[in-house]
Amino acid sequence: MLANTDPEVKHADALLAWYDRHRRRLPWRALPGEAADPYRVWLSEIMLQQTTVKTVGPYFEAFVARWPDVGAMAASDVEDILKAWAGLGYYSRARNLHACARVVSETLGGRFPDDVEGLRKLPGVGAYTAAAVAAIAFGRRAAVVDGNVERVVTRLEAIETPLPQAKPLIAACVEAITPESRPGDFAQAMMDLGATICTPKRPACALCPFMARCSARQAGTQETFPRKAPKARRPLRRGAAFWVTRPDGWVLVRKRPDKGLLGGMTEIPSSVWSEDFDAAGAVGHAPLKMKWRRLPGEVQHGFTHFELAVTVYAADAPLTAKAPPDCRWVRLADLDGEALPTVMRKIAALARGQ
DNA sequence: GACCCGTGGCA
DNA sequence: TTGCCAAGGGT
Repeated sequence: MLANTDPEVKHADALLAWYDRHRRRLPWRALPGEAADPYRVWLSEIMLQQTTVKTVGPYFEAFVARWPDVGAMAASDVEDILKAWAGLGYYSRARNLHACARVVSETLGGRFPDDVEGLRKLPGVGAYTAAAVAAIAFGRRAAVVDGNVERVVTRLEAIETPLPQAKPLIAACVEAITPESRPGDFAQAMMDLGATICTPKRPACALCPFMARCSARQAGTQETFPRKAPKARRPLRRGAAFWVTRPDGWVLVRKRPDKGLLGGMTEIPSSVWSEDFDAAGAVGHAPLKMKWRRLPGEVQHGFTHFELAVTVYAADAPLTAKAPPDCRWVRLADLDGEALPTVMRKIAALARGQ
């Protein structure tokens, strides 16, 4: 048998040998030699978008316990998906997850497409996820590029072009080193390497299978990659939330519009949030005309592109009070089970004196 | 390409 | 404390 001396193949061989010794054991990952379940691979990849392995763990376990296959998920209501997703963030992922399950179950016979082109058409599945599922679940040779891989490759090749302009070049580099054999393991190996060795700060280069051929390492500049354009500072927005309770202990909540920030989630009825919020006229944003009392303190919360400070107002409604449009009454004890995003849980905690 | 979209952990 | 970062996608 001829030895393959192609340098790209040597990258893959070195990495796969490292992976066979050091692979992480993760709840969604098949054991060596075991076939991956496309449903679990897809579900985990959606959850892992911009979200840490540690955070995803319990959510993944809860989801597969409740919805063991794509048919079960497709048969559920999107509201139940949102409730189970609450706290995980990026809520459009949850709505797309449900939409995708319906497409796969109802128009694709319950089977996920087995190639990148087909996967890419599904809601919530972009270039990364399509490639990851194709490679990991179906053994397709696909260039899987996430944030870990971007870091590994920009260091390996000392790519000076900043992100996101460097993305096409990085994809081409990954394409060149992805092997025909074990492409799914190769992709997971690249991500494990980025997560455990080729870390953003203080990478453990001495343990890296690429050390000898890493351009940035040879120059001693590995920590400076990837190059990135500086980020804009997040502005501070202000707003008000309105905590209305009845004598029997029920509280008023509202469903947010399906699109936009916290789309489709439940909220404690709130004002708009803006940089020039008029605190003096805050109660003008309330869902009901009430005698409001401003509660001491303030809820602080960080979103992707702004900081938020919310003032909370409370009022007592009569037992007979009607819920305004989009609003409904829920038992205080049932609030935890609602599709309440974290910022709304903070508001509820302040209102309840916790 | 630029902007929108959550949250928690870490230095 | 503040900023950075995490298995990105949609528009």
